[in-house]
Amino acid sequence: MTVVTRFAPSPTGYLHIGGARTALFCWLYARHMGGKFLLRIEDTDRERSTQEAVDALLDGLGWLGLGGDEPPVLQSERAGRHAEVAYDLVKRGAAYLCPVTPEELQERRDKAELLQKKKASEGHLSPGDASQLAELTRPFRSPWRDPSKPLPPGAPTVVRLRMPDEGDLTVEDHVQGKVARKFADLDDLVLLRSDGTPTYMLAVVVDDHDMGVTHVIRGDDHFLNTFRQLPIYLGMDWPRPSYAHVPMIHGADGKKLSKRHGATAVDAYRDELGYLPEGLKNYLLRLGWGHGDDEIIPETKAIEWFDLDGLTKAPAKLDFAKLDFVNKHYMAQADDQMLFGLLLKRPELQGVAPEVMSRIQSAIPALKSRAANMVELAKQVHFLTDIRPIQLSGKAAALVDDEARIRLKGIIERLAKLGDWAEPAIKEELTQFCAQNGIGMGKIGPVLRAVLTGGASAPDIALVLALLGRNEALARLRDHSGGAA
RNA sequence: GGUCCCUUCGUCUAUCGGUUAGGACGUCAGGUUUUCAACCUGAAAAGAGGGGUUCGACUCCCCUAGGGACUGCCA
Repeated sequence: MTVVTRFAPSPTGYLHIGGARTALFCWLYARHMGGKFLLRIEDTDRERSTQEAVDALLDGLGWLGLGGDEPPVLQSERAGRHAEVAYDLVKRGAAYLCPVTPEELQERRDKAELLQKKKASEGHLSPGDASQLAELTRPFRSPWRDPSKPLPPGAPTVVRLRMPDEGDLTVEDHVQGKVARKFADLDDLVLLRSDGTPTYMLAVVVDDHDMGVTHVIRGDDHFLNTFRQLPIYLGMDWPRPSYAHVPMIHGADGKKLSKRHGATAVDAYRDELGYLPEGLKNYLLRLGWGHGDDEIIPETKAIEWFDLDGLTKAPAKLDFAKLDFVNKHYMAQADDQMLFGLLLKRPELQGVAPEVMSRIQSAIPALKSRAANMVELAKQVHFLTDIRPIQLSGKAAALVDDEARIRLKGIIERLAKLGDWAEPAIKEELTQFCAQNGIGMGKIGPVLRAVLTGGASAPDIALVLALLGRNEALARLRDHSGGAA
């Protein structure tokens, strides 16, 4: 049997980081099993679904390399099929037509809430109220589930699922384990609204079935929904998929991840925070899934190793320090041209002169391995965009001394010609130079590197100083010199 | 309120009845180094609490506490 997984987000404006992880798991599992990964946009809520929202979703997925193996299915376009199944369910006796209005239901809920508040404030309830509360909070059963009860003529009706009267349902979830629930605890939920459109519960099941989905991997906020959806499979006599409900991602305080914890949208990780897709994916993979002691897991290994049983049951918290660590590996390995392309798009670097940008380009190989993300890289590279001459202090100031500068420039120029800083004569000279100027020999390293990676183009003493500026002395001085540096 | 789920170092995790409870990030202390980065060594750091079951529990059961999800003609 070919494994078919799917990622089915509702278009709310952006791809949520938790959704991205779910999509990653689905994608990996499909790849691992040699199956298919499909996409479905759950846009049955027309109010919230816009084309922009759909595009944002697809854009985020595309960036992560998690495209579907087939064009995405738009749930809204399948409304006819959903209705067809709903009525089929009615015909089979697994569902029924019901004229109870949302207002009546809301009234019921309000009344229950009122009694609950009363109970909370007074500590107890009169026997009458207590039994009414019990009645009100019992799972909803419409009077019209009795087929002999005539429908009021002309009244709009919904199609309601008929929960079996007794018995229970057991789900063998790959993550949650074996969990049972009684039918009696579940509402007779609406499948088809009075306007003929499907609800989420119906649509997912029908679409999953029609798309041939074999493994439903989704957030565990849907876990209880499984028990609402399974009766539909039962009613239609369809084979049930197997399930894996992965825990949600929480913020650092253990609460549900929200805006105040930092970024929730994947495009923020890309644009504002400057992470690489490979880095984010690797990090997300390790969040809620483990493979022994492995931390840096390239995609090929991830596909080879990923399995549903390795998933954790407990929710995980986002840790940006570790994300940085993981992303750094991928930064160091990244293609220079690609990084330069990303750099060109950074808001920090807009309006920089082309000649400066080309200098930046040549410095990338020297800088990329020390940046955890694009924001850091842009920041480091920012020294190259500063207005010269640079004001220095402390050790670095020694380099500004005219004599020293000229001498270093001479060394660098010879070095650029030789192309090898291991040249004993040069090394000797540098050692001397550093000793005389009270700079650590090591501080010359990046200078040389920059010169060499910059090719044979005329070494710019300012570039050198700027790179030296990476060191604390210059960093400090940047603050003191009021940005002139 | 009801139903269901979760709880190992600060964080991500390993352990699947017997381990000095392991690794990684972060932190701290050293080392190496042509600064930084990388790398190496070391240190501090955990089984929520209480009961059981067992020769033996982080592992199994129960209770408590804390957290989460669901409880819509939202998805």
